[in-house]
Amino acid sequence: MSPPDSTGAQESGTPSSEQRVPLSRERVLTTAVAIADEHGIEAVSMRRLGHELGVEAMSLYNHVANKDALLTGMVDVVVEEMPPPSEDPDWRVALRTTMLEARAVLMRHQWAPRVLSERSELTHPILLRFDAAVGTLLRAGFTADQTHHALHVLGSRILGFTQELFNDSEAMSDDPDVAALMIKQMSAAYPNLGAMIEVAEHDGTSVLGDGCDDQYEFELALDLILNGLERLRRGELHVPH
Amino acid sequence: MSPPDSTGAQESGTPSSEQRVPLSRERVLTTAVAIADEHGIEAVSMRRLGHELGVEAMSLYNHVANKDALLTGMVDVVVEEMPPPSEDPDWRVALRTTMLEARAVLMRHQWAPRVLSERSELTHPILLRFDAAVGTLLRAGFTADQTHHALHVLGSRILGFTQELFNDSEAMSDDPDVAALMIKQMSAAYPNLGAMIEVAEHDGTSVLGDGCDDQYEFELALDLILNGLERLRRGELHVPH
DNA sequence: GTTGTAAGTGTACGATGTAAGTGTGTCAAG
DNA sequence: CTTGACACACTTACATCGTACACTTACAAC
Repeated sequence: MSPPDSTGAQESGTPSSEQRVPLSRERVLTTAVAIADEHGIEAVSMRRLGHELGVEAMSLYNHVANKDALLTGMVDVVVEEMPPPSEDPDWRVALRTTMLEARAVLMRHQWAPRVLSERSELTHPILLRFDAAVGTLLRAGFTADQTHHALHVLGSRILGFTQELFNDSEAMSDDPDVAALMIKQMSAAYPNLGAMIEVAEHDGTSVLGDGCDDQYEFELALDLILNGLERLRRGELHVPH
Repeated sequence: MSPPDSTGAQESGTPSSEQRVPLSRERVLTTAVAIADEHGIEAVSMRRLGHELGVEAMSLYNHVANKDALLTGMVDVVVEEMPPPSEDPDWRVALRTTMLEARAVLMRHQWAPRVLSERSELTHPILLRFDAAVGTLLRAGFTADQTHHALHVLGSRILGFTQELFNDSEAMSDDPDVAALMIKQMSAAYPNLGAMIEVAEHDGTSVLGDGCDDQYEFELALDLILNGLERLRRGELHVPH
């Protein structure tokens, strides 16, 4: 009936030929990523994505098998945004910089870690990065077995993230009085946590909310693990039991 | 119209008084856990849960605010199933056994880690376990700051899990010929991963699928981290940069 | 009795993913 | 130019989900 009016993203000059920008898998994926970046992953529905592209929801299925494929495709877009793995001769430096660079990319797509860890499909771009990490370890003298263990210890850090157990920490109020009260209540119910937080608050290095420097924590944990792996490689790792 | 027939879980002898087992928050949560254990978390819908309890879906809302509250309640049920944290004088032993015991419980509720890491509400039973871990660390001589770092490094291990990045690994075929072919293809595309897997397969310590001993990996990673924390406590942790 | 409250029911709505069928535009072969 | 085919967008329709809202029922207190 009505001609396909204002498709939003384009404004071709010729209204009759109405040269619409054709859909494509890439265009679908990148605008899906854009929606997720701006409005969160739960805002990515087939209908909304279609609307954003000036198209009906069902048209998307010509370029993406289903919603699951859409999500894994979105993750791939993000992973391929990461710089190629470092080839620094020092294996620790190589892994460290690779993971920090990956992390920097994930900071721009905060939904990605969640989606990634929910489905964990071993797509090509992901396997490429694992392969690079394994190569770094093997070249550094890790045995195949040790390398395998290293993958487990590093876990999701290989792709640049650790999903924090309490992420959206608007827990601590901005109002210092309210904050003080919260700490007091916390200390009553959980004395040890309370003690830890009190000291941290006193030092200005808040434990809760934005006061917690996630970047520093990521790096510290990474270094601790890399050091541990070095000791594993040297056969120095002795365990309690 | 029809009398509330066979409510499944009960068989009261008196059909007229029909003394139905009353719903309760606890009954709702535990049967929700049972459904998730048996049929996966995605099988837990309000309608199905109601059906399982011999009740309409909407009745559940008298005992649970909404589905989100249901899920966090389910997690709490699981967490409270865990034995109380160890009080071993050796802080490493204490944390180790606590986390391994927590892990043992999670093995019975494989959906729990996913749900837990998706919402990460700091409920009372969860905070209790964090408080215990913090107490162990502080008593062991960690500063408040170091304790805070330790929480980040340990991450979800404190509650007994690390979400594996590739969990449902039916990746490797049972057929040895098919497996060999897969390894060959893998090696072509990802030489380093291929090399690692070939050696592991040769040793019988398969890297893929059930051949990978998750329990051992969990313990090794845990020990590596606990050792690293001990060095952090002693001020021995020196980092590359 | 009356009345208040807690708990279960029934219906309905909006949102979701997607199966299935219907155009329709582009382009190569005749 | 016509024609056929094929890729791609549209339309309709359905099942399933969480849950708002209005209602009935059971029972205890007065």
